[in-house]
Amino acid sequence: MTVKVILVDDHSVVRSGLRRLLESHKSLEIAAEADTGELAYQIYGEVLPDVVLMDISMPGMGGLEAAKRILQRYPQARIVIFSMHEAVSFAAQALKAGVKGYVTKTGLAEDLVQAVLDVSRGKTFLSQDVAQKIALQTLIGETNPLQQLTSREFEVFRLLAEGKRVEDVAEMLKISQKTVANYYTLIKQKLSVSSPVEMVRLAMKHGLIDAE
Amino acid sequence: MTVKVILVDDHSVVRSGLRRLLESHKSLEIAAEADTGELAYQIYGEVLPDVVLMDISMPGMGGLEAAKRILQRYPQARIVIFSMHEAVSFAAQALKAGVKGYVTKTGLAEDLVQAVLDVSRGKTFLSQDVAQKIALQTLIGETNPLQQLTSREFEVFRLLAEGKRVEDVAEMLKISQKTVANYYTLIKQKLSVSSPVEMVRLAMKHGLIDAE
DNA sequence: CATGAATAGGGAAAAATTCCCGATGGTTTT
DNA sequence: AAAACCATCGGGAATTTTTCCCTATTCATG
Repeated sequence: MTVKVILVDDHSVVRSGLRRLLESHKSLEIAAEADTGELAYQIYGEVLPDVVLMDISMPGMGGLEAAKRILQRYPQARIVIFSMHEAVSFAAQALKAGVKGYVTKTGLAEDLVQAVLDVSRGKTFLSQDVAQKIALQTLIGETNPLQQLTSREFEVFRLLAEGKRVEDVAEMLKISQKTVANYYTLIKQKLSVSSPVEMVRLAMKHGLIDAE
Repeated sequence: MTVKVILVDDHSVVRSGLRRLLESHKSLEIAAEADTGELAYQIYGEVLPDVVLMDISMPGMGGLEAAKRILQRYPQARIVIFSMHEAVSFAAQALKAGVKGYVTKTGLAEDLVQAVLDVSRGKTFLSQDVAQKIALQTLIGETNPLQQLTSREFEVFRLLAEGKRVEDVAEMLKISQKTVANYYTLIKQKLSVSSPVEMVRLAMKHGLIDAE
């Protein structure tokens, strides 16, 4: 009984590497590849895989957006996101979206295989490093205010914290500047920061951005 | 031939410690202490010390401000600033103001004595850690854009980067919001950043603020 | 003493932010 | 299934911030 997997990443080199890695395990079969979220969504219906393994950051519709689309049409879909972000918030957003696995690229290669296997059996998989951070945060009783943000708010927040102007964000997200401005105000309220400066520092504290 | 020193720090405990440290060296004599920049300025005229050893961060007139006042009236004054900031920019500002020595608190205790002795003999003293950073920056050819800022601009920049609002800065510096706003625009130009976000990241990169 | 740099701020226009509100489309609850 | 909710999206208008341009004062320096 093999597990059918769809591989989604915009870099073909990465896809090859992943394919090799996963196929080294006999019960895994790469049924299809896709280089965009849009394509992944299309072929999902044709292939009906057991698991989708998808990069979080891709041009156009990102991994999370694509995951949400798929889950909307196929609520039972099992999706594993892999990501370069070790930040807790990204994992939180992904799981909130209904994704079943979150693996960081800095983790072990075996983790990826394990994640796909676990998820194919209905389990949930979370990378060791992220799990540890969350566990520690929880134990200390520290709350992550970023988790109050909705998916869209988080997206806007991240872009603004990266230094994008309201105008740019509006364009990237294809929504009006007005909407972004309104989100901005709302986000600042939710995070109880009063200036862009505090916002950046918060983002930095939670590992969303670096000082370079 | 002893060296007369004025000790300036707002914490009396720190003053005691410094006094003990410096007096362990027989050629140093603490002629007076002051807990504010204002007071330091006043007693400078009465005591006419060989060296002023002054903390950079004090309520009211900070160490740099006080140093500038003293140097204005007594251009031959020899002042050593000690500071918790290892950031290059602080040292740069201090030396630009005419201070003869800059010692970080993280350095060795002996450095402080050495600094006072060196400066008393007309030499200039710069803490090892800061000197090293500057040297490395210079060798790499990296320029520190913060050095383009004037003293006042730097002050405004630092406060804004810390998260203070324009209004707060105006109040703290006892100048109008209008002036701060104008400085703000000017600073962004000089540093060629276009948003508060970039400003914070620059400040963090240069160690003026931490991510907490 | 002229010159230039640093500091301080006014006035007016432009841009960003806030606040309030309405609309739509999913989900969840009852 | 209807009702209630929430996320998303944006318009309008008031307010605040930011920008740009100019002027004045002080001080150090050639």
